[in-house]
Amino acid sequence: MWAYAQRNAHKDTPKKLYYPNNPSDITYLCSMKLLSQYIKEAIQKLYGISQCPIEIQHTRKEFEGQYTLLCFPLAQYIKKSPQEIAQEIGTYLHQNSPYIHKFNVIKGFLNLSLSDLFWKAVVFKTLQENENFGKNEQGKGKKILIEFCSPNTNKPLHLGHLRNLLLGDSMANILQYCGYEVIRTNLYNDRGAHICKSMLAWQKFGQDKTPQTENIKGDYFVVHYYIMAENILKTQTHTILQKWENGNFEGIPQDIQEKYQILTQKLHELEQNPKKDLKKITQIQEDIRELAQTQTEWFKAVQNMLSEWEAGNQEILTLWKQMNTWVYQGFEHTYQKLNITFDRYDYESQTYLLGKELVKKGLAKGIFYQKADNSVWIDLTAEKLDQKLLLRSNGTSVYITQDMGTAVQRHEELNLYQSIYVVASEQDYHFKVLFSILKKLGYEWASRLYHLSYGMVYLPTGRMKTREGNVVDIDALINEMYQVAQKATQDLGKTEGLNEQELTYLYHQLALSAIKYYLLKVDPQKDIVFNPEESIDLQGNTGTYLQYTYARIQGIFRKAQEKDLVHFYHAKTDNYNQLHTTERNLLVHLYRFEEVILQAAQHYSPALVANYVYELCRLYAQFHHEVIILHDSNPDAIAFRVQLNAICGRIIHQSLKLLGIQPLERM
RNA sequence: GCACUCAUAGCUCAACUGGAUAGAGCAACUGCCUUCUAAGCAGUAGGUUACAGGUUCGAGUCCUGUUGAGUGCACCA
Repeated sequence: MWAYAQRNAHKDTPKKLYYPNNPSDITYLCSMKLLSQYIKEAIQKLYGISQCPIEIQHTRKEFEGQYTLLCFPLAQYIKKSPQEIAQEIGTYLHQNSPYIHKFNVIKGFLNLSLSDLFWKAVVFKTLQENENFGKNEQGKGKKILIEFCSPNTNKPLHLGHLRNLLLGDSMANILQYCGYEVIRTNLYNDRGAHICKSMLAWQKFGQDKTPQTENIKGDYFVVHYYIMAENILKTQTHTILQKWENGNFEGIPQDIQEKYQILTQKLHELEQNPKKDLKKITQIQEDIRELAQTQTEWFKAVQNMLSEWEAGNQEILTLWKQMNTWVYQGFEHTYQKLNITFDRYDYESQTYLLGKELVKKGLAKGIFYQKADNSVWIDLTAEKLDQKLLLRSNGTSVYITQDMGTAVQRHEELNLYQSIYVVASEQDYHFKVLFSILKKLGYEWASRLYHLSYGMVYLPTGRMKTREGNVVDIDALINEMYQVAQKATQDLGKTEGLNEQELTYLYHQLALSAIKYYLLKVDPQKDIVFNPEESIDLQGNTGTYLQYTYARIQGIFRKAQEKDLVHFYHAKTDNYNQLHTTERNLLVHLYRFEEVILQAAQHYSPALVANYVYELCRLYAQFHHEVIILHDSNPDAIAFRVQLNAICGRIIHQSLKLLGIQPLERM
């Protein structure tokens, strides 16, 4: 099971617009919103219609042009066929703008080709001069808290956490790039029965041992005892079950016996049923096992320790702190390897009592209700959710109560604009309920809470379970990929000129890029089947390809610098006017960077950045293949290409950083 | 039983959120290294977008139903 989380309107005439005095005006021409302004004015001129929908999209690459106006929706406003309309608007724009030098009409699609003058004088210039192209200030003055990773402290981090960590880290980067002040927090689920299990096992078998004496990472050290505890529990449960099956209920309370009888009866019925509902049968079997488990010595000892912990038993608290510290040290090591950092850590042991006051408040307001046994509930059936317990009959809080408290506390203390929870999709329901409760309590920020839900990561053998040992943990995965990268590099004979330290860095970063890109390029919502042997490739659509492209770009850049081409030719790029197709394609795509960043932030999807940068690298590879950047009879061409090369490098660099990948200067 | 999510080439993923002839990579086959990194480029082949209806100028995308897979429905976290 995963670790749970705590888990402008323009008033100028069209003509003026096409000949802007201020260069910054022109840059907006590319923004489809502004292009739509011009088209609106064309329609106004041609047909005298001022209110109609303008739909523009990027032209698909199998057609000529860069922007496409969809004329189908216009047909009902202008009483003509979409083709006719496309033809007329195209002609008008062509005649009235030097930037639109060509157009073609296919069915109701008007494909506009902007002139090389536009791509050179406007786009290229913008990219060249604006070092921060792509950055925006959408989030200026707004503070966002993003909670991610959020593991239990009884076992090492595995693939599920990895996807979580990468999504959280990348999302935080993207939001920062959009001007938000981002606070990264990690909420440790540091209390509960699972921790007590490790503690008990250590007390019994490991008193004299520490991670240092055993020379292993702290989290591995602790999980060793956790598994030990689970095995004891399993054995004891098995013994009890056997007794029960033989009718021996010595020392078992009456109510447990009755429950057992009811369950076995149900199981019997299900097994007799010709339909054989396997899912239900396993469910009942699991219920029986859990029932037996509650009667084991070990389980009782765990429960006992848990209450001692809650009562503040010093000896236990000291041990608890010690165990957790070992785990944290292990985790930190893994974060470091991943190159991921947090701004703060929250601990469930410090938040689990929060939220009770809120429940009282809600009760007073009549938002919640109390049952006869004193437990407190909320009825969300009107929103197609169920009734949900908020406070137990003994007055203690449950998971959601503390999440309510934590949310309110954070927002009040930090004055947050928004909180984002990166938590697996199995908790979709929990967050729906949580957000709904907070809205009902009247917090204005509640409507901006966001659950960044992501699909599960499965192995080809199915779901990972720590208890069953079929887990791919992060450290092992990194090591494995490190070796793959090392072997590939050595086989290709690319180790020359690098010392051992540089090689270690190279292999490590290559391993990380492969892993990170592989997990981030997939839409967060979708499940991933992860095959350690086959899934991670070094060729094609991979992190390695991105690094390779970047390294080549930097190689050329260095060579250009050696030849002093960068500065020498800088002034001459203006003379280069006839663009190669691959050059134009690159400029078109480079210019979309800004838009992609906004989309990624809006949809909470680093995958959009990943797909963007892959496409950019592909276009660059074509460009690189078609022209020889540093050799041409026309020096102006070289000047331009050296600059274009540098711009590609910059945007790829930036994209990789947003994905949490460290770009490599050579490989 | 109820709720939510997913289903696209043999495999892993796209498709700018309703637009054109559904695109990439891997695997297979074929070409390209005496000028910048071949971890690359170009090409061939591969599809009734799970199935059936519906909405409209237009559906992989929206609605309904069917099938299949996953997840959730605890006084656990």
